[in-house]
Amino acid sequence: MAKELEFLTKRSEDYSKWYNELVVKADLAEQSDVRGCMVIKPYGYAIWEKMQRVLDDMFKETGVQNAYFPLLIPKSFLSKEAEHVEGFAKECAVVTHYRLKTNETHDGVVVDPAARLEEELIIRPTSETIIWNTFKNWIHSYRDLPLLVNQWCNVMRWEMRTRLFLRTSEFLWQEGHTAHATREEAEARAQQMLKVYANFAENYMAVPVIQGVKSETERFAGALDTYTIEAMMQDGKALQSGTSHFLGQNFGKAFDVQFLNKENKPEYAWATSWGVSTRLMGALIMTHSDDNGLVLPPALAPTQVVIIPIGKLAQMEQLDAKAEEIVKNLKALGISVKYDNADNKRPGFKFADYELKGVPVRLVLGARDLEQGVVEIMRRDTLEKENVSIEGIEQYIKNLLDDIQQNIFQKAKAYRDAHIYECDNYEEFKERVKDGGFFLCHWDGTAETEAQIKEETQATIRCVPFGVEQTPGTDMVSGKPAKARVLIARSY
RNA sequence: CGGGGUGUAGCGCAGUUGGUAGCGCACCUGGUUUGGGACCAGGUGGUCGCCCGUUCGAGUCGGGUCACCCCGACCA
Repeated sequence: MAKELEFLTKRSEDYSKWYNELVVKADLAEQSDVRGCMVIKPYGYAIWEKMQRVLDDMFKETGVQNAYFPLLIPKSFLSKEAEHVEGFAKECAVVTHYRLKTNETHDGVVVDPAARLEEELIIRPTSETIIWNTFKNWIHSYRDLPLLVNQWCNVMRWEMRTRLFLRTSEFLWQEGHTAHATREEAEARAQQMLKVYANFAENYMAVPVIQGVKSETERFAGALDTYTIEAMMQDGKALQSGTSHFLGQNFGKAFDVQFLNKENKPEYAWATSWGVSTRLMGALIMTHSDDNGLVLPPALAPTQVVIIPIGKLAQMEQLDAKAEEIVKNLKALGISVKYDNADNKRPGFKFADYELKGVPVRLVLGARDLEQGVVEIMRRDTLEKENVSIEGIEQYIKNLLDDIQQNIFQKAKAYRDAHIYECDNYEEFKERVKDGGFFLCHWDGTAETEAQIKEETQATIRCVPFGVEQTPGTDMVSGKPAKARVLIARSY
């Protein structure tokens, strides 16, 4: 290397800084000039689009259909469900006027005071209220149920502190909303969608997650139960990556959504809602990336393979021809591939750049190698290089992509599992939780101990995990009897 | 809203006791290069966040103000 240049801060130095730099340098997104908002750049959006496509198919397989509801919600809707208002009131952007006019000096505009709205409109922080207001007109009979809709949209929550992808004032997401005739069916749906999220996280994003149910204090505003998938980032912090809520009849009652059951008796509809957001991009970045940049799972990488030619000008024609042949064969196998023969960037620059962007597989097609019938192939996850015969390279790459997908999942899982601890001593917990990691601890189930832990350690109860063999014990804080161990961690 | 910090070129920064604006990257031109972020030469680019004051003179000193960032409280 001619000159030592730091393109990224080292992960170990300052994780937040490293994350921010990575997001910007990998060309995923940048801070907008608009307060707390984010510009998602084409490369970042391509990854999001791929996520959307996969998730959308998964939803449809469960019978969900897409729809779209208004961005603006009359203020009165929000006050119909008491807990719901309580949860969102503090972070709502409000539309109060519908017109501007030129100012007195004619060099700018001001809000026209004459154009004040009679009822203010809220920019949706989530759409339960406006959707259930609509459901009222759609649901009359048990034959109308279940009603399963999803919308892809933006929402706005006026957060105090924002971070690219993880917490922005405006974010993109999907929110599913379902209405059911029975409690059991609604509960089952809420859990079913959590499974969909967990499946997506683990098998496409290659992000291992812990599924569980939230404590009462961490519940969604207006829910009876909130299910969650929790992922561990490389600094040991937890990231809530998706949630699914069993809403009971709260919204059915608040918006008077009643149907006649088979006995011709009126009943309130049972509800669920569930969502994942562009925060998943944050999870993807923070789970796999290394000091060279992003590491994308092949299942979601916009470009799975990049081919870079190296040679003198006179040799380029020959290299182009060979590359086009490989490109054609890879495309036939359904692999997305880019041949980068731009002559205004040097090969070394391209290597570093595609590594930064996380392209899973790189081929180097050199004039020397070509004579011997080989190409250099590098896998992004381990950075290992080898020379492989061009003959049959396509199938080799296909297998390699599968292998990378598996490998990064296993690597992330091994990291996570190595940082999950059972802990029964609060003093020890306080000391160790600073360094990150997930702690499985007995909890007496009271909000008081939960609050005390948060107060003293900044860690919160992430969930009561499913699928963990539970034995009764004593709460490490209060010493009272506890039924089960819960997952406690510091989080984003 | 509490505690800390920063505002100087597109980005990252330096600027001494006050003396009239500088470096690296990026960008543009030309040339040589091209197997791990090339090199040489030349060039473009600034109302020093804003206002007021002190001074012959302010990026620098004083007062005010605005914006942004970090740590808390809130959250997908």
